[in-house]
Amino acid sequence: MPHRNQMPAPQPTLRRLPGYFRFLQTLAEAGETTVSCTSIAKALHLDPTGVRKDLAFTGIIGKPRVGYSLLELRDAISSFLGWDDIREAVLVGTGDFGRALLGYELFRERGVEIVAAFDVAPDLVGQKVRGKEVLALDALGDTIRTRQIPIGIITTPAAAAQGVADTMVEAGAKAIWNFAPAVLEVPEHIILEHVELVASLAVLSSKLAVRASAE
Amino acid sequence: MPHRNQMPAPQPTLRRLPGYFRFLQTLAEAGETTVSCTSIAKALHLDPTGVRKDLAFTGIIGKPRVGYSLLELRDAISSFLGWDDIREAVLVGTGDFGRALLGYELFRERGVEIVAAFDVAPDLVGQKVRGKEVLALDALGDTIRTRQIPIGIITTPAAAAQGVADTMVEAGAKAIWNFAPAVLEVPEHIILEHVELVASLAVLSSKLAVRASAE
DNA sequence: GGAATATCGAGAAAACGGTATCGATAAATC
DNA sequence: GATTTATCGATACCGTTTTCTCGATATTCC
Ligand SMILES: NC(=O)c1ccc[n+]([C@@H]2O[C@H](COP(=O)([O-])OP(=O)(O)OC[C@H]3O[C@@H](n4cnc5c(N)ncnc54)[C@H](O)[C@@H]3O)[C@@H](O)[C@H]2O)c1
Ligand SMILES: NC(=O)c1ccc[n+]([C@@H]2O[C@H](COP(=O)([O-])OP(=O)(O)OC[C@H]3O[C@@H](n4cnc5c(N)ncnc54)[C@H](O)[C@@H]3O)[C@@H](O)[C@H]2O)c1
Repeated sequence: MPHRNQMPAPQPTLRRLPGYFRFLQTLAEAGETTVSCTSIAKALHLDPTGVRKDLAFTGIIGKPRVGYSLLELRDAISSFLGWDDIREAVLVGTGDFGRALLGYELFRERGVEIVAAFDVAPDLVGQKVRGKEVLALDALGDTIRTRQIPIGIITTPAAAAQGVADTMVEAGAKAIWNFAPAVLEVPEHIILEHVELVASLAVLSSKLAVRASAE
Repeated sequence: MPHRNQMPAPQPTLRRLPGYFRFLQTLAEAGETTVSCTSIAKALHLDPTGVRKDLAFTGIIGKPRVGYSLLELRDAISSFLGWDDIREAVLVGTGDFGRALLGYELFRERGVEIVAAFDVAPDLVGQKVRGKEVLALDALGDTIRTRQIPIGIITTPAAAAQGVADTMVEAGAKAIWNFAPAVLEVPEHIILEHVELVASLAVLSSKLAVRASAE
């Protein structure tokens, strides 16, 4: 194996890795110690050689006839994805959706901990939601700055998203995870990940529409 | 333009179309009547010729030097994605996440209406959540069957997801929108769309990890 | 009315990701 | 110890998606 890292994994690979991790986790809990590409591929409905390519990015090498060391592989994925050390995040927009994210424990296990929530609604500010304190929007910049928080999560209405993003960037956040249906303008060096649920729904509906018209 | 339709649009195109739609909507509200690929591309940070190719799938043709008719294009996207007639959906798992989806009005505007929610928790059953009645899980199959509901949304814990999916399929649902972190086994002909938030987070964290190690 | 220009549409080329093939090797079997 | 077999790793292939290039055309401006 030559000098790894440096070459970043393609995005489709990154998106599959959590699935591998979850599967390996269940195998580990079942007491297994090794695992083959073939078995992973079968369980996840993927191509074995594709799985092998993905796993190669983590730097782990397997043994013919045996497969990979289960724990070694799992931990390699975890560290490759940056799940080993926990990064702090703030969430802005403590509505229904933001609340769901606040209460989702899995994020912490995946290296991201939401440490504070923000909102403009006076009746929310000062409350605790899912164990996290809701602060006034005014305090957003200072909180990010003084605690050096790298991740900002946006779950405000779309109209407010750009302003929130600007504050986050200005305060030094390095990555933004945006759930609002808005195109955000951020500087080149900011990592921006936009989750567009409606896009996923569009794939589903259009398949359904094709199917319906075929009948 | 030859016989359109028949050839399904590639998935990346489908995922971009909602973004175009949203942008066109804002232009329409601003009183514009035509729009060019160039302007769309600039606003959404995409390649103009790529945008042109995407739009071609809707069957709309533009005029040189002018662009496309804004409303015509917007409506073509809407109908192409199957947003014109509303399809009914049921949601299973009325927890924090399910509740957020239940209250999200945008889905209805995008052709999907959640008509009922289901849960196993006795204190939830019988309640109204976000204006929708929560029914007992036992009633799931019958509801789908008698009302011919095409879409099932799964927001239960991962462990319960497969069982819920089985019930949905058995009752005649045509598409499943799954938010639980589980690999679902469904028959070939079922449309399955899996939203894995952790995969999106993985892209973000790994970029952050790369960035951190580069410093 | 003619020249200039922005924009579309179509087809070619390139890049990317996914799939298949093949040799190598470690374990298992005989 | 030789043979068989499962599995890895590398390479080559293929399809899809993106990017590039070109010609056509409607509008604008002179
Ligand atoms: N609910 C869903 O299922 C869902 C799904 C996908 C995307 N989204 C998107 O997520 C966002 C939130 O959705 P929701 O359903 O939770 O809406 P919501 O109305 O329940 O919550 C929005 C919250 O943001 C707060 N807010 C408004 N302006 C703000 C500002 N400038 N700064 C800080 N906070 C502000 C509001 O007080 C409110 O608490 C929306 O953009 C929505 O489109 C929601
Ligand atoms: N909360 C989030 O931000 C988030 C994000 C991504 C994915 N998810 C996934 O969405 C799912 C729900 O998350 P949540 O945070 O709402 O959890 P939750 O615990 O708040 O809600 C789960 C709900 O499902 C119900 N339930 C349990 N078993 C059921 C069954 N067999 N049939 C019907 N209902 C059943 C429970 O009573 C509960 O109301 C989980 O799989 C979670 O991993 C959640």
